[in-house]
Amino acid sequence: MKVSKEKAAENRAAIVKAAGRLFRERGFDRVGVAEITKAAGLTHGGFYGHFASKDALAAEACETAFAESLDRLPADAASPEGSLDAFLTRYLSDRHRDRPDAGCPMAAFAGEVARQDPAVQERFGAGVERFFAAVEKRLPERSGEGDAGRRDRAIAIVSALVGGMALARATAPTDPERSAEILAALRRQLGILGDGGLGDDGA
Amino acid sequence: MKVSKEKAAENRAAIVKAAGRLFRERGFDRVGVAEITKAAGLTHGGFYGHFASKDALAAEACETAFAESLDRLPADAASPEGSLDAFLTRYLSDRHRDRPDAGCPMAAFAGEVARQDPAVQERFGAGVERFFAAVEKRLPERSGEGDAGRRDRAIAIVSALVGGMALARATAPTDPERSAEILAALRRQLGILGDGGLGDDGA
DNA sequence: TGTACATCAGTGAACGCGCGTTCACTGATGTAC
DNA sequence: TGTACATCAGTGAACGCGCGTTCACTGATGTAC
Repeated sequence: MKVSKEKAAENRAAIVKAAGRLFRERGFDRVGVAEITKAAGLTHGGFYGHFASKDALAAEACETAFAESLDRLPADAASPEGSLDAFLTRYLSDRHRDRPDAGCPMAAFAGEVARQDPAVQERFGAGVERFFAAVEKRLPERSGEGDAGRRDRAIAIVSALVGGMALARATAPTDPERSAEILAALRRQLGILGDGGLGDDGA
Repeated sequence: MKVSKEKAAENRAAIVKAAGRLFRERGFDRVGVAEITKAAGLTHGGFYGHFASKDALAAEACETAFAESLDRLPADAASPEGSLDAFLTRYLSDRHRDRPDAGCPMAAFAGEVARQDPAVQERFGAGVERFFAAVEKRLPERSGEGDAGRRDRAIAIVSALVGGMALARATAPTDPERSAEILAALRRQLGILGDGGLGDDGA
């Protein structure tokens, strides 16, 4: 049965949203088109009226997941909610570890992007760049440090977040204590780091 | 046709070795039993004489990959080849990025372990612990820092290595400059870090 | 505004394919005499 | 030491299943008059 243009656009958006959640939770390869369309309240047959392929949906879902993640950061870096500390605390929380479907696309996708369609890789790369920039912008000034040094620090912080979250999730089912220890250690180390640490002289 | 016990043991080991390479290169889900046994010079039919399931092989391949990776570090942390700097340089190299099949199992598997069989998760967790310990042992002393602080630093360094390598690999096909930048930034930041940085006062 | 009909979003069965796993069979190994 | 035979590692066809994708069909939408 046909459906109004407006409703069709809503259905399409619902598929992208469901895909973003399911792909982050279980990975691109372990979620099928039928399951995604079902989660969006549809059947799988109409899928190819909206998307050229599963890969095309994956690319769009990746982009949307990044936008969703980054739009949660208040743009005002000076406000308490927009600060680096607030961001690090939220990123390294138990809730973020336990809800990958609503979480950072880098932590969810980094390991499998290299084997995905080039369209997915492009959206992923653009999202990574936006994360680097968002962290760099929130990094406190450091005496004698140029822009290059700040960018290096931002890259190191994002890398530690992504790797730490992946390790915390990987160890959570079997060894919850180690998983919690990883997040706690990063909160302590990156707290210092955000406040001017990571090789800083503390001045 | 039957084969000597010795040859059968060699065949089994060849399957584990091929699996370790292929799983790291393409992920557990994108490599089949038939492809693994073929890479080991066998057919897939005899596979279940050696392993209870593909998952059981995955667990063993994970363990072997960790052993292989860790045995490459010379035990003597004081020797130049066994130092943290040598390890970081090798870890963050182009060669390591471009040869995941011979590289760190954490960087290769971290993203998918949470969705794998518990047996895989256990071997992975044990390997992560050994990596933490290996880095902690090689960390230079820092005045006023207790064992807990050293362990935190080790966890942060390993997290940055794993996340940075995953991001470098994810961006390499589409955006080789950004991929190279990530590795270079981490070499600079963690070099400092290894020599007493990451919040150190440089004393 | 009301009617007739072309459009097209969504349905559900079907396709070809690759996967993990099973199984009857083969023939070299290695043991019993 | 030599022979007969039971064992069992490895082979390759076959299985059931889930996947991405296609397609003939349906019936509400929205346009032309």
